[in-house]
Amino acid sequence: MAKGLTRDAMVDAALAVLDETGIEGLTVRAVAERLGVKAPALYWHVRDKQALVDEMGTRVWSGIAAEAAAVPRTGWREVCAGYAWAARRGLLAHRDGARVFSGTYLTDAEVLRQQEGTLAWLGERGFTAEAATDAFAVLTAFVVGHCIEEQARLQAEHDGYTLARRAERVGADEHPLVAASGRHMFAGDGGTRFDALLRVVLDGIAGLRSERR
Amino acid sequence: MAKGLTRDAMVDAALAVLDETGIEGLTVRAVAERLGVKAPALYWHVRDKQALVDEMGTRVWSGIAAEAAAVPRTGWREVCAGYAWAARRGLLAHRDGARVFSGTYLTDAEVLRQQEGTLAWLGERGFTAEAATDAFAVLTAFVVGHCIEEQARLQAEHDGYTLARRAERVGADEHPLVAASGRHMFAGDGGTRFDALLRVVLDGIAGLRSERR
DNA sequence: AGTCTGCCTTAACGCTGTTAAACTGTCAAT
DNA sequence: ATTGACAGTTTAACAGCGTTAAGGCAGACT
Repeated sequence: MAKGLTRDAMVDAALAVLDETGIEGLTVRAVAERLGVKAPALYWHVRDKQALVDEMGTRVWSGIAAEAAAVPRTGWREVCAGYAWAARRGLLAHRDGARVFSGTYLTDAEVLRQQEGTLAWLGERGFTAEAATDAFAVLTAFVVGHCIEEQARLQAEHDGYTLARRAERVGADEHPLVAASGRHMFAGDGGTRFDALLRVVLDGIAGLRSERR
Repeated sequence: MAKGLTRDAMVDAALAVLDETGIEGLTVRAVAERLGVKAPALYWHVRDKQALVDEMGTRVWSGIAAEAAAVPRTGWREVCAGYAWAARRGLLAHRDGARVFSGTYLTDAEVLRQQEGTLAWLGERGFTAEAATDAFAVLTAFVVGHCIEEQARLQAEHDGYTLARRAERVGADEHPLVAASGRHMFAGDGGTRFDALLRVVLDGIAGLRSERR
């Protein structure tokens, strides 16, 4: 019936379904319906559902890499921060994005190749290839972990788990520091909190650079 | 028939099933069978599967918190490192643990209360409650993100995605830095790599402390 | 004209989480 | 001792899931 089905169109549809219904609603049948097609049709173009999810992850990380590569190279700190922000944007751009796209198998080696230029550039600012690798590994782990918690918190708040209920369950009077900690965690919007924590990570990466001389 | 079914026993069984079969094999029926019971029996003790998973997550994070609280308080760096290592151990202790237990809703406020002592102790070493909160938030995000990737890599290697195949897909000749980066990422065992990256994060946290005077 | 190949549909399988209803055992009150 | 209530489990069933097998239909090539 509706022909011309391509992998790219499937990824588009799958991301749209993910955004509308979340990870639990991301079913092969839902993606197929959005494409005007029956579920088994997808299996002509893709080995199984996981392969489609991998493709989605590759799309997201590819976008992140492109955005990171376009960051103006004013200094190592800005480059690293640009990557971190791009990663956060990419992961938060889709519902349950951090959960779904963390640790996915990248199906396109181009995403990796794109790093070559950045690694070379960092090499001229005192980062060995190993140091730069460590820097990006720390940044990636931090952003992934942070975004997972950020999206989990959004979901939890949507389900009625608020700061107030957390405080009352802890018992703010007998545990003032935990209470203060909770208040601090939930203060401001996600962006400012991410900014504060990212600053800590970047400070650590600074040492990674100077160690090398 | 087999009575005396408790929430705790269910969590034990569920963790055992998780370890044996991975997240995809963690079904209500499998947990029930391991308890010598039929699937719907579980629904007498637990609202739904997600509640059981939350309970599992609480068990894991509770163990992490206990281990962290037992770390000898020789210095802020050792305390923070102790927490990070405990978190890594706890998450890696179960198959797909990082994925399953990241961003879980903690059903036991005791886990949070346990932080009070640590926060107070850090307060005496130059960390405000806010700074200490940021420190642990960064550590948690980093460890979670790192463990997710670590377990994903284990799974991928089990499925035949090795370093050699990565290198050949990238094209080591035209992209020497990416190739070196890949070699570095896969060098040594997981522990030494975690140690190196954790050091970076701790360096960053050091700045969090001195800023306060 | 006929066959072949690419792409899709229909039908079906076994499995999933979950609910309703029926059953069994235990303990308290009559 | 009998009845009743209740906790805890079973059986039966439902809708929905990923996936496969078989068949159909269109257009290209011989």
